[in-house]
Amino acid sequence: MVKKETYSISELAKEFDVTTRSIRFYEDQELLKPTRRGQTRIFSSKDRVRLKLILRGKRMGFSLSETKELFDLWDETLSGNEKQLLLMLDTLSRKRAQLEQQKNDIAMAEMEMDTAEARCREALADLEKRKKEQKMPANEEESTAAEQR
Amino acid sequence: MVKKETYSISELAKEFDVTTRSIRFYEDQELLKPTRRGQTRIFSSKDRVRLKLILRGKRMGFSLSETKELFDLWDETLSGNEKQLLLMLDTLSRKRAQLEQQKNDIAMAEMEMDTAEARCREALADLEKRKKEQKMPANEEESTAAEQR
DNA sequence: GATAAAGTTTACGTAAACGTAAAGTATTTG
DNA sequence: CAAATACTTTACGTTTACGTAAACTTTATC
Repeated sequence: MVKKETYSISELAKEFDVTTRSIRFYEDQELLKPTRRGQTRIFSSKDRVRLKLILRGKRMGFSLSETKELFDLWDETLSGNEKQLLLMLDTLSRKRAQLEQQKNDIAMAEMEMDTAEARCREALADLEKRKKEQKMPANEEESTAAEQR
Repeated sequence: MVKKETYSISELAKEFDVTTRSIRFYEDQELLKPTRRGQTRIFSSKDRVRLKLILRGKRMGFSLSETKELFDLWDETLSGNEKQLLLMLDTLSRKRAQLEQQKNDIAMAEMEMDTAEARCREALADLEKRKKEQKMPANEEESTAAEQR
């Protein structure tokens, strides 16, 4: 028994936690091309893969038309036309540059989140210290210091 | 002379390659809070930093309201309220998880682009070989092999 | 054989993030 | 001082990516 060949719309919806509306919309935009049994959609494992790619693309900030463009380009490379192959290579290298930019952005964001977190923890530690001073005041003078800030 | 304190809307627009419309929209959504000289906006270097963060957020797939939420949270931590500090820390850790997901997504995408590129290059190499065989056919038999695929 | 469950089409609605005039004010420059 | 330049507000338009409801058909279940 192989991996399973076909899927219903609700199976895919459940597996990837999207609405059937979204899946139908992706078909409408020609990102998915299910066959039909009667009027019911039947999704292939290729469709399943593409749905996964669509959702990953979204998480990376790609629009549906960007993703569709990649799908179409890839399909055309399978026809083995030289021009298409070169176009695909060019597109790939542009996408790579985009991913590099994103990796930079993420790295910067992580650094800034590090310093932000550190400051938060410092501020919290300060608050704890004040609490203790409140509970066990060694010196009576300036017990209202916190309010003076 | 320090870094420069204030900026006009068009200065920022030019520097970050966005329209003035976008900048005004960000102010409308309360992500930027320029002061005014008369009715003209005057942006501080803090605004400049925030604009940079907004744009980076966009490249990372963040919505404006997500970014605004972070700005607001950060501002509130400066008031030193314990509850706000804890909320900020929690939010930061959720964002970190999100960035981890994105890094995974990017890594997967890069791998797939690697194999896609390899296949393209193979296909191109094949085409080159056929061209040479066409030009200098060592054996006459089966010269129409390419057409038979 | 009724009814629920899962599927369908059609179509209007909506939030986000601006684009694009239109019409006016303020400032700079020849 | 006239014309160009930069800025403003108001407001309707547009694209993307679906949400939501209505009305209907097909298949499974009791």
